Amino acid sequence: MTLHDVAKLAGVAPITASRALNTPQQVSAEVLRKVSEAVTRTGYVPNRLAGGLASTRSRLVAAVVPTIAGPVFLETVQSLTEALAERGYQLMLGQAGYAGGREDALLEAIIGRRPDGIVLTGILHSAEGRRRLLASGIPVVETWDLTPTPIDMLVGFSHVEVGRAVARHLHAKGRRRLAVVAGDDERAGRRTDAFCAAATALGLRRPRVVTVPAPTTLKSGRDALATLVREAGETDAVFCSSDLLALGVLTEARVQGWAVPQRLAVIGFGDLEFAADLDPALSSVRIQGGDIGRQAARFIVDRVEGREVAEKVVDIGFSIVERQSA
Amino acid sequence: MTLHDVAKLAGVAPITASRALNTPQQVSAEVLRKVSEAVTRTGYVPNRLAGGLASTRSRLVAAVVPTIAGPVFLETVQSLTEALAERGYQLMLGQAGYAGGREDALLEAIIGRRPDGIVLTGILHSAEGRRRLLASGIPVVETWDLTPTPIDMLVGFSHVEVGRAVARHLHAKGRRRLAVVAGDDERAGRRTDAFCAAATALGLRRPRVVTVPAPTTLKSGRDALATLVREAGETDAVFCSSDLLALGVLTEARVQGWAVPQRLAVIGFGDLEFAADLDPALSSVRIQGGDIGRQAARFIVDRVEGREVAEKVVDIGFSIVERQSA
DNA sequence: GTGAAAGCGCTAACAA
DNA sequence: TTGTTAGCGCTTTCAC
Repeated sequence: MTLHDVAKLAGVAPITASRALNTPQQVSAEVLRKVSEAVTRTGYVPNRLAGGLASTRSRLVAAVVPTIAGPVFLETVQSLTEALAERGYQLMLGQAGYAGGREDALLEAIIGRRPDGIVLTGILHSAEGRRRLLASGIPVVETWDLTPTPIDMLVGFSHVEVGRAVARHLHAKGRRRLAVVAGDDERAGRRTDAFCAAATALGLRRPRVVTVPAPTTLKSGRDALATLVREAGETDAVFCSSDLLALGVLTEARVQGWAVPQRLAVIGFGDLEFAADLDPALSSVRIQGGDIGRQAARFIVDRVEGREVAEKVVDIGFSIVERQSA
Repeated sequence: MTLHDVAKLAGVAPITASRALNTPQQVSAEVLRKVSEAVTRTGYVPNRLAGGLASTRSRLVAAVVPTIAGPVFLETVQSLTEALAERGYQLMLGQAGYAGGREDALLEAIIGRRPDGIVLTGILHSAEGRRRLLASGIPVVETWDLTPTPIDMLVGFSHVEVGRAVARHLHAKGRRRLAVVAGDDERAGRRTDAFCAAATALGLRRPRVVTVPAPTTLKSGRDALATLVREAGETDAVFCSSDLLALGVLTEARVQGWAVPQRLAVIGFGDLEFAADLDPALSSVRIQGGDIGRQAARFIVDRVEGREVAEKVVDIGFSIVERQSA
């Protein structure tokens, strides 16, 4: 089944059938009717490979995440999918892995499909990767971070500000002996560093830092708190680099008999759906992941459709959601 | 940058350059060297749209999930991605939504890209969708279920057996007043029905069933248990249709002062990573989601590469992982 | 509003 | 082992 067959059935030229499908307003009502009928009768599905090749518009957008198992980006990916689907674009999802070895191969696989845009989520890209991306000429949106040297467009927030804000928040709540439990990815590292710097600037002792492997798990959180209890009994507040980690900390705190928030304040990161419904309800840093996805979609579609993107960098901000745990 | 340019630079015909890239063993060492050099010098990335159009092999596999926010399929999707990547295929992920309205549009978008295979995960497809899939001639793998009438290939397990097995398990543990908290999707419904049937067959009273909207959340689990406590104080065991739901039940049970497992046994479904590390550790039904993904990849690659698939249906089974909560 | 011709970048089939 | 020719299915351009 090709456009040719459909056109023949409708008694028009292929190009006319093409117009009936893609730009119906350019075609007479009569032709539209005949073509639509031929399409439904034959069950014709346009070959987007051919279309993409001819038009250099694939209507495909690629997104790269470290792993889809990381719940932090789910909201972003989901809203991105939806926002793109509404505008007739399809999302292709690639997993780079936190390690980064696969990153270049993945990038090549992606660029080879000539997507109309690429959304990078939460990964640190190699210099080689940057170069390829730039050379490809494909619109790129980096997300979940604010870098001084974006490849192209950017929608994110400042991890440094998050770290600072959380330290200040805990300080304001009267906490004096802070700790951090963080996954060993680069962004979490920046939050941690800023958190520690802010804490010492406030006159607090330097926070204990427990680093765990990314992706973070509940178990890592439990183990980390157990460590803190053993090594540094005086901790009275923990900032976790993910809500899952925080759930682990909460769990272990209960097991160890450390009352939250009385004995220990806990604050997570990501504000996953379950955070509000835990007992005690988990305080967390909320990132509007959905907004990030929607803005990324807008960026790319605007660019593809020839609209000028005035401001290529958007700071989406964050907020600290205060609940029982801190 | 096209293959033409690379070929010219290497001093060979385009088809020779193509062979150097795709089937290097068909080409002299000398040619291979020259072409490789030209590729690295130019940063050439093959256009897979063109390649796919010419060869009718896109090296793209599409997977459809209800939503990537549902953690149940993550393991499957992840192993699928990896198994495919190893063999040089790329995964395209589509979200159908639990509602199902978008399903046909999604299918069209997918078929239009002429993927080498389609993996269907946890969705119920319309008759229209089935027809299109069949008509497209693309290899299809349905997963996470066993249906008597598969579209093509199938790797899953019996939801009915799961329901039965869990009922028997709880009965064997001495539980007599069972309940179910389940998301309102079709598969969970089948587990629930089988669970109830098995319970009554064992001489137990008909289990209470609390249905919650899919996708399931921790909050739904809490609310459901609160309902059970209010309406049916005599419940002594709950089978939840997801681990998140079970976490909610566990949480609410603690709040309500129902000791787990003494007063209430709780068993989840999916055996997510966190299940083992909760307190109390959550018993759950384990599905080898990773195996499902790997088998699906094998199915598709075998088919694409012309190997005959002898047994088109694989029952991957399940197991009940016994931990503290039940 | 409709169509003819040409070509997007690549590979299958055949030939040398 | 290498090359020539033709064409995958569609859309662009230009003409009517």
